Amino acid sequence: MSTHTPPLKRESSDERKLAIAQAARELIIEKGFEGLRTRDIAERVGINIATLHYHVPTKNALIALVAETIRDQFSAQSARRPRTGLSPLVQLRMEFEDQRETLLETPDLIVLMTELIQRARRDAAVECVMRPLYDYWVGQFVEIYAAGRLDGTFRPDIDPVAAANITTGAVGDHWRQSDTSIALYDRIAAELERAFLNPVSSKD
Amino acid sequence: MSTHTPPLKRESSDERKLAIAQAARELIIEKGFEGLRTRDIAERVGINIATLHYHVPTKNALIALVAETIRDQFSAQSARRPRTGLSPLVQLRMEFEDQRETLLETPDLIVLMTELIQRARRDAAVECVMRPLYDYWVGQFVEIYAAGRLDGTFRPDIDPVAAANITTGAVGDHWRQSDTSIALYDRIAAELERAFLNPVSSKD
DNA sequence: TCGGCAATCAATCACTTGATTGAGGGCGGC
DNA sequence: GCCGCCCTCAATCAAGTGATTGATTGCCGA
Repeated sequence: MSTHTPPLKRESSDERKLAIAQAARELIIEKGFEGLRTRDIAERVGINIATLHYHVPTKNALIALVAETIRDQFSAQSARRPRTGLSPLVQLRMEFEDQRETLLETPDLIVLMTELIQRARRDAAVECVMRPLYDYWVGQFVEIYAAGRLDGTFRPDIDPVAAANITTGAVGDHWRQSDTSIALYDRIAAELERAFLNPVSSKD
Repeated sequence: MSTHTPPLKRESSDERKLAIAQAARELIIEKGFEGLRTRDIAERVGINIATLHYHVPTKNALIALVAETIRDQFSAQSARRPRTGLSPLVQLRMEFEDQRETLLETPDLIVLMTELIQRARRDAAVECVMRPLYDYWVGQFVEIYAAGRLDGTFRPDIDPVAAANITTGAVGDHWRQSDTSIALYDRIAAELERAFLNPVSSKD
């Protein structure tokens, strides 16, 4: 299946772990945590179950590993976009554009995120990884809305924390829907912008 | 704890199925679908595994049964509030008040809903039950916002479908958070109202 | 009162599943 | 060459895990 070079062996430990995490991610997307089996992961990687356990001691550790890869991926993604100094409205639109891109290019990533957030409710190790990630995401919007209220871009009566939660909630919930259409996403993003803009401002 | 008389037997089939569904709901809330075991359900009801299988043929049928009890519960809840003829803003506030009540009185119900919606992604039987339920919920808000745009309560440039998805998304996402505080909910509801109200109207 | 049916259970099946064990295989260093 | 370490696997374990079987029990109508 996976490895087309049967005699090839001795993959470095880091590469193996990465391959294991990747296979686990795919299987979580396909079957959810309910259907996640260590054997299936090993098979997809093309290794023995014992080999998998050599690299990742337990199933819980494996799930934590998956959570970490997600965090790293989002951290890297976040670091790639320095947008300090930009106006709040431009920042908001850039956030929406980023989400849109993710929705189009890696919709599976979002399914995976959802599964992990759900899992976090009962798995402290996953909670520790996902909670800061989610809080950071909401925090981004809090800052944007707070700055935009100050400079008159957004409504003077806006509640930045509530607005940020509405924004991430709406976007996140749209992801969860099975029919995630980009058209609806665009309408939601546009409506969010109208919802928070200052009606008496000329900044838009 | 329906029957406190151990030697008593012969419970009607309907009552048994209800008890089984109730036990399943509790266990899903406690452990999620990953940790749901038919034996645990039987034990909680106080019956043998074979008896459980007598009433509910398979585990999947059991999960579908749980989904149906949720639907019935929400249908009954929805039927109990006839609010035709009320103004859009009053209707919106009543929706928020209903959600608030659920959040305070039966937060577990919301956890269960979330699990089922997640499950629906991979279980057609659950999807068939949950999808109409969710669509109906969103539809309620679409109607409210559309009516409110017409009579000038809400912004003339509001997109009722997008606004409805934002509303249900924000509320639903707030449910998903583990720290579901009523204070944050109130702020979100208040901000949603400000977000969609017509700034030049005097209807508020 | 007694046949028949609905409901129940102890015991068991066939299979799954996370994890372990012990025996190597390959490769770098000396 | 060969020692030692990192990596791999076949085989196996022990605890589940959904489902079935066949017998049993209480209730109701004839």
